[in-house]
Amino acid sequence: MKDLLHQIYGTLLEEALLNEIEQVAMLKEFKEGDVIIDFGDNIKKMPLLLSGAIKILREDFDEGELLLYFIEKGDTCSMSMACCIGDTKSEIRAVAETDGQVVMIPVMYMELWLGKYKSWRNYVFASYNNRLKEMLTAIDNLAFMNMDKRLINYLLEKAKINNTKEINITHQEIAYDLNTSRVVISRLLKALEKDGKIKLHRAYIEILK
Amino acid sequence: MKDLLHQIYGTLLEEALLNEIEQVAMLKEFKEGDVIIDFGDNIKKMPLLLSGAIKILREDFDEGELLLYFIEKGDTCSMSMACCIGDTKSEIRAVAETDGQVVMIPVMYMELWLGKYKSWRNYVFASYNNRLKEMLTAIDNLAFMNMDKRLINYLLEKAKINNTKEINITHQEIAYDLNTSRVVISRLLKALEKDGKIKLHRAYIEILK
DNA sequence: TATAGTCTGTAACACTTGTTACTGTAAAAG
DNA sequence: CTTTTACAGTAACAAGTGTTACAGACTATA
Repeated sequence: MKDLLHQIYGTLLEEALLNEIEQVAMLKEFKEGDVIIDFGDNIKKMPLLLSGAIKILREDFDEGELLLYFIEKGDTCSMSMACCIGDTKSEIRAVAETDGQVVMIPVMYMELWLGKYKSWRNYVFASYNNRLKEMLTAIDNLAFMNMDKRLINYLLEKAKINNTKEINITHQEIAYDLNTSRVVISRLLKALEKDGKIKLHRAYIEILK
Repeated sequence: MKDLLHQIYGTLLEEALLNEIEQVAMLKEFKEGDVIIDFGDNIKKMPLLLSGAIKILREDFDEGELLLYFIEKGDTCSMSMACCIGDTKSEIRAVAETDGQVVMIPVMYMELWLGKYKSWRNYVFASYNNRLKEMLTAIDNLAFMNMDKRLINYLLEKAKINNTKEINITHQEIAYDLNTSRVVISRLLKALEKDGKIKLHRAYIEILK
């Protein structure tokens, strides 16, 4: 843990803080598909992502679901912080997009360090700001774009996060993330294929160009 | 300014901090319709709202616009903070919903106080969290609701903010805030009137029940 | 009062998205 | 190898929203 922590957070956080983190934090490994935080969970620890990627979903009261954004190494989940500090239940679900590792920091240290370490304050604020920006991007997608454009953005982001042009995913899974139906996704994907932008296979999609 | 500041922030912020605010902050009055922050503005001061209400809008790259949420007394604009800290341009537009007053705090103090005053940290975080929650609400509206439900929510919120059941607004103005067209709004309002939920007049809407 | 401008109502139509149903094919399980 | 299940393609239709056009009513102003 120590090596990875220094490697990823060494430039962001000061030495003394990193040492404290090592002492109080718990390392946790996760596998693709694991539900790391669920809707309604009580959050008592704050996660710092060391490796892998996590996707953050919003759930409708009766059944719908929507992908908000992805988190990568060096990020934290501000939503969790929000819940920690406000002592409220989680408003989101966090699902592992790939295998990876997080360190979990008890919330009491998180608050203590805000007064103690300037680098911690900067990191936490920067993280909040990133999340706010990503929420704005999500809103832009929903408010100003049609499903075809949202789908393209989704595929590109997915490709970026997984660092490949071949995305292993079914039409149904995409439909869940975009809160629409499988038929709609199939229809639009077909149109994208006709445009020569992608190539469709069973349970995976190839991004061309 | 001193009285109002103590009255509204007295329970949130410690005495010493309130005194500092008085010394460095600038009082600014605004009138309904004033553009307080515009898209692309460079933010160098952080606003604390003393009275009145402000609406926060997101703009599409070519022309659309969308109401994100309202801010009331005791709140601050976290988006501005985000921009202050990140030293980036404003991602949103802030328009006065009613007449009111803000105090503007230079960003350097804002950062200084984060290390110095616990109550300031708590306030700033609570504010961030409120904004994140409101962004989630905005996303819920966009992702999971049809225009008729969004319109109802809009009218209710508008009524609450202005503390009246008689909302002075044209259909066109509503259409701008919800990023749709006037005809769509007129159509849905008519349906709501037939349901006995509202009564329509020229340039104002009465919420029944 | 006459005139221009603003606000609303409505119709007709196009486009996007959602829904249901059915088919064929590939993969997995037996 | 056979059966079952999962995945994808497609059609036909419904519903929601966006667009254009026009008319009538109200308001402000000259």
